[in-house]
Amino acid sequence: MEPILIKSLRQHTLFAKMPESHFQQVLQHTVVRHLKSGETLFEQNDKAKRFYLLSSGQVKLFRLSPAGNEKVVDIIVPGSTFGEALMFLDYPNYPVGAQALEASTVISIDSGGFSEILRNSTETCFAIMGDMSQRLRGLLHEIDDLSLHSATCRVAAYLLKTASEDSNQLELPVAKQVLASRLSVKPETFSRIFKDLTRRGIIEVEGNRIEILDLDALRIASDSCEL
Amino acid sequence: MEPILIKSLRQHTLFAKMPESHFQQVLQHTVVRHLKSGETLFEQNDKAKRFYLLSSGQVKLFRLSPAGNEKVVDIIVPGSTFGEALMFLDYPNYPVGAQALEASTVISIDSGGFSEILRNSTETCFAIMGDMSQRLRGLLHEIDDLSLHSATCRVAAYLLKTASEDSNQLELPVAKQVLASRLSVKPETFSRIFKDLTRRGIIEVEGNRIEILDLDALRIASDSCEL
DNA sequence: GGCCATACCTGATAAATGTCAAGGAGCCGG
DNA sequence: CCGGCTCCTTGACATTTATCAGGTATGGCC
Repeated sequence: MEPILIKSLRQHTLFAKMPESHFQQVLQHTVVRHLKSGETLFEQNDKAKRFYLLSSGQVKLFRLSPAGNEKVVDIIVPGSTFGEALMFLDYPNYPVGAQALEASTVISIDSGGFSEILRNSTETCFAIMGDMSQRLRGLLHEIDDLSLHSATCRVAAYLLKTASEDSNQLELPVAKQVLASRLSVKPETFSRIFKDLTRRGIIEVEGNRIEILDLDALRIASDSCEL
Repeated sequence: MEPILIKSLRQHTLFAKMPESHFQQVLQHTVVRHLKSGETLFEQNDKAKRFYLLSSGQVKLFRLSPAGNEKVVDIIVPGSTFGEALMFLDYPNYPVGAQALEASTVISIDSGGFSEILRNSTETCFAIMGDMSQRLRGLLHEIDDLSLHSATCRVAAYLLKTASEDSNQLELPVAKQVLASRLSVKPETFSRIFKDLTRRGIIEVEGNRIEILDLDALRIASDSCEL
């Protein structure tokens, strides 16, 4: 495995505080996989024997309804792990499918092997438990996004969250339809919300590039949830 | 602490496989609390220094929107723990409020103390991690309930899930408005859904007692999700 | 019994969102 | 340059759900 990949693995919360000897063991259970854009990493309900760290690129996690429609649950960015929480279930199956949105590189770790290492390291157990706690909190937040906010609020909140760094400009990291699904909105509605925010002079859209013209108004829009 | 409460604690997944010596340590960090109906156990954003096992009664967990409205996130039944996942965050605050829906008894465990015990027991770490995995799966399921199903579907799914044991009759465990909030539906809409299911001859409602007349039709109603 | 509070139901109406159908913009390969 | 693709947008319409405003039933309490 290339040194740069090893380094990115080592830097992740789950592995950062590990003694070197344990980390070397982890590496023995690790392989690298390169994905083309659109390639499937695993499907929903596949047996979950491995978990992943996204090194570069972009991966979507999604659930399929019986009717075959999909809802994007998460968009993974480089440096994040996914699938590690399944390690502790008796007969784990992936509750989501994973597909690359662009050419991507993932580090794939054998759950069973990793689990063995955990047995000798409460240190790492605590890292995992901290990781899972945050994930739980994230999902809880997701749930009240879905139940407390209207579609407009969700979009506004997303823009605020994504723009937070450079304050008034941002670039959508994925195609609008993917984002729409992520926010549980139909593409048509998504498009209309953008149009409406533009009409009200709150944002300006040009392709995937968005400028926030009225930050306060956007904040108000994101707060005005019903329920 | 009364023996019967100790026993109920011992039986829970988190403690069942623990060596007796560790369990005795846990008991030293444990107190019992009795709640009246309507009494608050903790509020959203309170510092989370303890976690709980509900021994008897009924407790609701809920989130408040800025506007002050509440959404019931979960209804705790006896034998379940809640709040334990926060133990591993750096500055934990409860992400939900907890209030007794009827007179209840909870066993309250000090997170810090329990965490110390964990440091010497990978066994128990694995129990916790398994527990958290299941919770994650539950929340994920919750999310697609919210994003895949219409209100009618959610109600139908709830009835199916709740009735599963004795097949065609069930009693709602809580007031209809609480259930409505749990299912992210307004009370009025909830009432109308019941009325509609009754009109179609699928169920029969008499107060909190519900009889399922047409199981197949109910299944169809719960499956016919949009998106 | 009469009063009050609470939970629940109902009706009329409005708002938000999804659906269906179609059209435009950009991009790629020939 | 053209055809064919995919992504996005738009319009007209249907549906779902929330909102507001009452109305009914039940149970506790004086």
